[in-house]
Amino acid sequence: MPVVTKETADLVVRSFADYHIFGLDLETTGLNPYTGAKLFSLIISTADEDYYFNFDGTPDHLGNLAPYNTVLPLRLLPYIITALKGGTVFIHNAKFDQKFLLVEEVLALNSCRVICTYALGRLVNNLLISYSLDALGKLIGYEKDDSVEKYITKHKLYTKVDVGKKSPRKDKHYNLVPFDIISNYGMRDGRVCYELGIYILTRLEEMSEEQIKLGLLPLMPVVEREIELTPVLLDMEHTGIKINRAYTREAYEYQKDQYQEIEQKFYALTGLDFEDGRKTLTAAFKKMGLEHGYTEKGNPSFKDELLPDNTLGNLIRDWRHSYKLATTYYKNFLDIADDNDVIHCNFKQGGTSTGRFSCSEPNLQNVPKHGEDSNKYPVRSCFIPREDYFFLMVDYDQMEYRLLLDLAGEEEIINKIKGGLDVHTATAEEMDVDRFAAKTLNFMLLYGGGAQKLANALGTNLQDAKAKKNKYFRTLTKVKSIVNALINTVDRRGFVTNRFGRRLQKPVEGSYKIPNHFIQGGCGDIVKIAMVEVAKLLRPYKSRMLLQIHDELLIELHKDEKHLVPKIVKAMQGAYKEISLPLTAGTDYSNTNWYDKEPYNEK
DNA sequence: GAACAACGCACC
DNA sequence: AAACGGTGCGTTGTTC
Repeated sequence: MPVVTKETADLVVRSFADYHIFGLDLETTGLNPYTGAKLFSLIISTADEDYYFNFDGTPDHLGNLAPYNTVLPLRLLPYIITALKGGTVFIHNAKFDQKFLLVEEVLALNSCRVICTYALGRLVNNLLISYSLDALGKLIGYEKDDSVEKYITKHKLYTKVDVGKKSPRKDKHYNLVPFDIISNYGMRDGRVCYELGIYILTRLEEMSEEQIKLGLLPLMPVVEREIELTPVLLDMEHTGIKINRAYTREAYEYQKDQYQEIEQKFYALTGLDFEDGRKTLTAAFKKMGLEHGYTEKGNPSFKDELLPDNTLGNLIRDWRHSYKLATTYYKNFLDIADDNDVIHCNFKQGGTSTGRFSCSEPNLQNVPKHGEDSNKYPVRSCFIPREDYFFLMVDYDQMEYRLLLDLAGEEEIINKIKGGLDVHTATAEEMDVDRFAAKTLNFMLLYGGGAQKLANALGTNLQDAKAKKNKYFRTLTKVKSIVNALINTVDRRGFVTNRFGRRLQKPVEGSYKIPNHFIQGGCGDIVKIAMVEVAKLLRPYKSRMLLQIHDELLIELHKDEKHLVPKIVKAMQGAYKEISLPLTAGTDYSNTNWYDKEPYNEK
């Protein structure tokens, strides 16, 4: 396992011309390249060897330096990466490594076929517990190597950073780990990446063949699309979304004042220091002589719907509201934004079992909308378009229901929708109930809910709920049969494939979940197709996608490129052409922020 | 002191 | 027989 030296570097790099497949890994000083973390080594694995390129000439925590002749100048980086040109490069969580290269202005991976083993691992089996390199490596016989993590913990090679939360953030310093340990660890990860990539691709091709033999759609187009999506997501994240720092800070201070004031009131009322936990709240209710609810397990429960509508209950409610906004949103945004006030989130390409993305650091897919709950500082107002740009938000109309109706072939309802009715109203008309009941029933169906939950949601008794459910399936007979067919298939075969060839495994102890997975995943695939198309469309322009929120795209559109709007909408609406009812999308825009939006057509 | 479960709440 | 789906992240509280 060779560490590359000044003497061998040139020879090693030139030998890459003999290979077409590589594993790649980086070691970095921290996790966020936009707030100062740097790469300090590069590992390239070929079929025959693992090479460790070290760029770190600084001492480890013991004061020791890497051997002098192993310290390469960082300017070699483009030269090394360029040598991979045209090759296939397996990287676990590829966007992470690519961002570190991008901030060093190394673009050479663009001319490679980068394959993210995290994204593709999810396609091999969508229901694994973990898709970490350790977990996936185990599938091909590599035991977990936690030597570096252990070393960091043992020698406390981390800094605790106070970010205003109750628990400080721990920044680990991988560059302080002794050279022998980090280099061997790195080269092993490069090897695992390489072998894992080969394994995953082989397995996916087998699975695809298997699906074809069963008369199902092939898997490989899904695989190919995920590969195409990696650079699309990378662009989105690297561009990032700008925040209004002054506004966000003001909002944070305001909400902090709010919840601190509530803490004072709580103390005055109960004589207790406020904590949002069972102990304190139970004591507070006891002191006030008030009743509270219980969880299913019989523990005291203080969740919103069980909190009484009295002074104490409302104090807790208001505290939580302010505290949530202050910490999860405003404070987190301030902390995570870079020096240009830009937030670079992480769209996790293998983040869900159904095929959606998830989003983290921060999660920009759960930013409050503030419908009924008024807020002096709407959270979405934190996000602003850059100079000469405006926000364009395009979201699909009732996407999941439409896909379900299409899948089932419920012609009567489909015709009503084609005639201009909204999905829930059409359902309501068809089965002769009010719109609210129809909408609730549609929801229940999509989530596999039972009669009891339906009764709760409708505010009726169990019997009535059962009757409504029966009526629903008596009317929407085709929906009923497709739901049953999916459950039967997954029970018999252990998996189903959706309309795009994506494979969904049988949920453990819960085949009833499969219709939901099927529809949710189908929508995920449609949006992914749309994103690839929109990315292609925007490539020659300044306008760019910033966020995906499941059925919605947030695009930063340049003011000179308004002619692109209809093309974007068309690309989205046409992402699933075989659908038997229109897949429409609504368009809003904003010149100011993500909250204050207006319909685009009325402009 | 760290790791884990449970809870609670923001989104689609 | 019934089962409300998919996330991320902050907290408290328990356990080792």
